[in-house]
Amino acid sequence: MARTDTRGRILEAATDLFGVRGVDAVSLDVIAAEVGVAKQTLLYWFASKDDLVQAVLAQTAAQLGVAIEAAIRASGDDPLDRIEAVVKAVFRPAVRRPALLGLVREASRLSGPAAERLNGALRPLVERGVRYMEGEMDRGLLRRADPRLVAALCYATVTGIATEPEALRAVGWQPTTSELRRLRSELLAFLRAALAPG
Amino acid sequence: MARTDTRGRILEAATDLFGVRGVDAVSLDVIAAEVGVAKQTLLYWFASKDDLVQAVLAQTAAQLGVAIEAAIRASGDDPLDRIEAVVKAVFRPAVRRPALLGLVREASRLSGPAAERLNGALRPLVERGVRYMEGEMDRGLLRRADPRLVAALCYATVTGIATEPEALRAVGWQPTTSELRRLRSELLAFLRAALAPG
DNA sequence: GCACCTCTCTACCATATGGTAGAGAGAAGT
DNA sequence: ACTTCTCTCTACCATATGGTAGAGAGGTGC
Repeated sequence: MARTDTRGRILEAATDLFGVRGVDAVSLDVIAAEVGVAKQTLLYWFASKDDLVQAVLAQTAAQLGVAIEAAIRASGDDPLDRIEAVVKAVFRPAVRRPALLGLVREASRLSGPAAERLNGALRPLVERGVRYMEGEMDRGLLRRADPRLVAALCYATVTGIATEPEALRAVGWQPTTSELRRLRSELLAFLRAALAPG
Repeated sequence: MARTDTRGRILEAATDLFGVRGVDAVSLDVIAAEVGVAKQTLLYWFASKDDLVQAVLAQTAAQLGVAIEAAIRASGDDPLDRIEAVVKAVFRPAVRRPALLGLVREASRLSGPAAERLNGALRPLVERGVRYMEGEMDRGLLRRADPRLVAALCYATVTGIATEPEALRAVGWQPTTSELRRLRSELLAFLRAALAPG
């Protein structure tokens, strides 16, 4: 890219701002000010705001996808372990960078090609997880349940909660990082209890 | 209020639009067009857009609060039954009117007094539920877990999923009403499995 | 030196938005 | 009949936003 990687810095700032405040609520001027360049520099690197949104979503989807794939490959055979590995893989970047999964939630609200790109990137991962869980349920290694519900549950929990401390104020709680970590293990225990066979 | 209840119609339309598209993405003009009045009629009934947002959130919080309280009073003594009753109570309006809980999610992202009002109204309900679950866990009638996690899980699931068919596209699924109903019973079974003692 | 390419800037535009000013219609009270 | 109050309207404004036009700075190849 560039010498000073302006494009990269714009992407980083936009990811944080979009994820935390929402795409609609963040103007190009705000992003430009955050990066420390003129607005037109943004429009040099990205043809339009929509273009920037697409790029941010694409990058986010790719990062999450890589993390999930790696977690799956590194995990053992036990389905509960594997599910745990995936949840952890999504939790880690979410805790370090709250905006990342806030974007996923944003994408589910947005319409048009930008959202399609993110969802299009994540959907195969989900589909794969669903088929995997179905198989393990058939083999009796997981309690029978709707795999999509499990996926949706993980998605909703991690996205809406672990991701975004703001959302937790709705239940009267402003968690610290260590509390988030505890929340993660609680969630995993919860999932294990719900999915353990027999 | 008025003869033709213009104020009420504005509130209804704003609730739907805010909940589905998000507060930022809906302009006063759009709401006015939806109701069939001039924008200034909105500003006659509500001093500002922020005022309208506050009114919508306050009404939504009140409705959900009433539904939850009623469900608690009507339920039996078994903690699992009671939790199920509350989830159903929140699910029912959510399915009939997807925007209602979309607003809750919106509120968690908004800042300022408007969001405070909604969250302020919902927080006591959540706190009460948390204390209740703690008590039942102490008595051994619920598996020990972080009650806030359970609350957050229900919140996230119902809010982010049952509420908004859009969000489900993220996991590649566009549910019908009957599928939502099935999803609800799946969620309840999941909760029971996770919370049943021993 | 000179053309060229990359990158960032200042200046400007069209549009949409939240909000104001004020007038007019119609019912109600006197 | 006259005022008053409620309610809705047309016309307008200030601001912010996404986006365009075009120039200038600084390096690179010839």
